[in-house]
Amino acid sequence: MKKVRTRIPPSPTGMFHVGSLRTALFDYLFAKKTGGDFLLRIEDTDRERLVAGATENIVESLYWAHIPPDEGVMLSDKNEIVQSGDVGPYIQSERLDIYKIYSEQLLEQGDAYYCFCTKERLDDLRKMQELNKQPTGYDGQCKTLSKEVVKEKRDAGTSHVVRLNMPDEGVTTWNDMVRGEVSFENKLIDDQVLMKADGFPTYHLAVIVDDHLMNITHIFRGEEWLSSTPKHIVLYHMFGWDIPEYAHLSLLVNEKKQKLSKRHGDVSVFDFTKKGYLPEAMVNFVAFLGWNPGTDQEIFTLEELVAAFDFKNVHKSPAVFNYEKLDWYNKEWMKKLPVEELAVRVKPFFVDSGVDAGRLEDQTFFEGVVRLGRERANTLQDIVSNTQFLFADTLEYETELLKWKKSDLKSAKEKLTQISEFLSTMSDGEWSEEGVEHSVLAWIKNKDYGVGDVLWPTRVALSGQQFSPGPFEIMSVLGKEKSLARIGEGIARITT
RNA sequence: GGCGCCAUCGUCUAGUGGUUAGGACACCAGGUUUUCAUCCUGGGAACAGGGGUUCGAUUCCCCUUGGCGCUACCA
Repeated sequence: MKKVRTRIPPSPTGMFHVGSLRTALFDYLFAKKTGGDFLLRIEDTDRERLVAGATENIVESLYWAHIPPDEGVMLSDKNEIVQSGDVGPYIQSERLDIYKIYSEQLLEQGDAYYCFCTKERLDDLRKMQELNKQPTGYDGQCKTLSKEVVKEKRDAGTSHVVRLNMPDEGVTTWNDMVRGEVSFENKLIDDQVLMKADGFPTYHLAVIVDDHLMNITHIFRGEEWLSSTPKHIVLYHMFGWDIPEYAHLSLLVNEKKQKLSKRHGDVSVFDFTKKGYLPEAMVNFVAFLGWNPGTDQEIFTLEELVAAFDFKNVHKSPAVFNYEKLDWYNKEWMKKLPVEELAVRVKPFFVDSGVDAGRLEDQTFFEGVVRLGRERANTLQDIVSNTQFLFADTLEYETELLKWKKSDLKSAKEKLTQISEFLSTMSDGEWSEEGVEHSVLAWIKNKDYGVGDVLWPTRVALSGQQFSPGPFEIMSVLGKEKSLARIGEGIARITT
């Protein structure tokens, strides 16, 4: 049995896509489950669409998700991009001479031919075909060029490409790991360009040469590649190479059921990291798009996913990328993480928010903030925004907010004054959430006050907000001095 | 236009030749709670349509319909 080797081959044309993340995850899970390798290869053959920084973004996204490659393009100890492995280079633009060899082999075998057609002719051809409702595709004009003419044109330096000489009969069939038997008639398949005029290969040539040379055993990719697969299989036959296993994963689509793309909102992994989604949640969510464990368990760690993953539970219909469910996963993961850990994750978001950095160093205070913030948050960013009041020097709110239901401000002032006096008698040692709660509740009972009559104005004075964590939680995080100061401010606001 | 893929609640999905078609998210109602959130309880919500095969199809087959993908010297 050959060692399993999977790969994710992104193109550095933009930020790493969530659809690619899912494919990479499946590659990773399958490789880990079978004791194989997972590689990252950068497919930068499209020189016009290259985006600076995209390769870095791809690599960082994979590491962020905790699914780093075992081989290929990786991050060094110093966080620099490096290539590691015996069958590199793993960046296609560094493999040009390799593709040339194989392109020439095909040419010699008669499995490929030079094409000198201009872009204009090809455009016109396609337009005519569309106009006449004919199937589009290359008409094979250059296929019949004599050796002499070809030599003449090449010697003259005429711009040219190399095209695949697709057999015009027969059927190409393969057994897809998720779709079962799929077949296409060869005569319907275009003579795809293999080498472009700029000397770079197209995806179709590069991908099969590299997958073969890098001993890739399993190819997982999006369903959009399904109709290209026969070309690839034909190429494998022409070279006489073993054909890898294919699994064409269902597409990730938007609410309109269209393929997720940059035009329709946030689709890069980076978009989600900067909003404050946890990698655990992202991976958990994305794993469940097109796969299920066959049980009712919903929350999975990466390790659990590796153990549970099986292609028999991967299904073929497209999956809508549902942001609400992602939020739920994120919330669950924020609850699941220890507070100390969550504090570490969320800290950069607080730093960016511009709060007093000194206060973030007070570990007890900061973890208290995080504990309160995560109760009402879907993302790390939400934790920051709903705990701003804990950092504020002065609270801004409508004085009317201090009024509890049908009660009045006069009552609020009275209760605040009394609770303030009561709280000042408490020692620092008693000042914990449970301690304050226990004492205050007993005091309220003893005074025979309505719980809401006291607690509502107290909470508002402490938070300045209509909705917030409870007063005891806030007091324990704020400490005695600050809490009393805020209650004092609340009292001072009421002048009636 | 051609070729291909897909089809269970709004969404992610489980499931079977005979089930009250299950779970989760979201939604609604009730309860707990000073508020919100959490938590608990309950509720509505699906087998696209038509033919077969069969004693019986949501399940197997065919067709239709619908959705999507590909149809570049992009991946």
